[in-house]
Amino acid sequence: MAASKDPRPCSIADALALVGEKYSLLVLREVCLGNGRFDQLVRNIGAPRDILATRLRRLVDAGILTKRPYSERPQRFEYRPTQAGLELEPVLWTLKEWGDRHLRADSGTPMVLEHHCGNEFVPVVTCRACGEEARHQELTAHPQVPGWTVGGPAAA
Amino acid sequence: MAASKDPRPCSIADALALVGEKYSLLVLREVCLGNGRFDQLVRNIGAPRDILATRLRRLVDAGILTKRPYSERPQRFEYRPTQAGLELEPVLWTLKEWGDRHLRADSGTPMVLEHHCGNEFVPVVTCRACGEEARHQELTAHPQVPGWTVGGPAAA
DNA sequence: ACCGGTGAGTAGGAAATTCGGACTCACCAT
DNA sequence: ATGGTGAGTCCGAATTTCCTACTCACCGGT
Repeated sequence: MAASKDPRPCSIADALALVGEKYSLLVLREVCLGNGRFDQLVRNIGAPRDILATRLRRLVDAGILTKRPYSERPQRFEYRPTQAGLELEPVLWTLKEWGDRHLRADSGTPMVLEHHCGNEFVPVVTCRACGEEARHQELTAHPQVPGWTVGGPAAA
Repeated sequence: MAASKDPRPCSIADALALVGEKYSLLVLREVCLGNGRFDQLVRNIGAPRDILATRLRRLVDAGILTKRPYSERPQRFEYRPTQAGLELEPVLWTLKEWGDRHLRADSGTPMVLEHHCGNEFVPVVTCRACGEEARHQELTAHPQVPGWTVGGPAAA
């Protein structure tokens, strides 16, 4: 039985418990960009080296990154995303989109992604079933766990 | 001129500076579900009350939430997402999807979202221009800021 | 008038994390 | 022998978080 003071069971919370610590998603960003070496990560992210080391251990343990040598003698390593790591990338794209629109409206984006269709890549989140772009007011939440409810719609 | 030890300029980092602290995205989750009252947030998120209070101040200052009275005498407040807050929801959906698939493969999702098309909502991130589902290997990153490069593709 | 309960926080001190810089260790190049 | 690089580790100081308790305003019942 869950102690009644436990927080809502939620996959978002679970995911954030793994990748929600400071720097973790930035590590994933760099690694997805192909910058997987320790010193590159330190420079590009701006994280303290010891914190970065613990984050990397955690992400490797979680199966989001792998650490592989790109040189024996001298031993040198590189971190790369696993399949699970690559599947987290959509989160980065949608965060980037939001940041570009809400925090960089003036200054312009510091990074353009190009899709292989030839256009600038702007992510849109759609419904797998019908293909439509998803909107808050067209979604209804159904908790599956007894005791947890949701309030009414929360439009602004 | 940027001191050369600054981290990579990046909208993802900017966004995470606002909403990347512990609990912030869970606050947004609850608020989007319509549970916007302080004590609901405490219970559903499991955050310490003082930390929650500072997160709420920050999110309101950032224009992601608004605080509005739902009762004068006694004064009672409710937090709701602004338009900017609602536009962050896709990040939550994609995180949920990842968590459901990678962390809840056995136990099942604790929350089903239903799209107004009648089906269970499973988010898919697509390219606005061509409508295709986005894949890592079909994207190319083009930094816009001199001095910042990316490595080669980083497939697993 | 008194009592208990609710909502929305504040206060305070202990515990845990983060930060920045220096340091290590192995190896290679000159 | 000296210097440089990559990948970390170590340490003490600074910052955050956590937990529990407390406040304050109001309401409802007796």
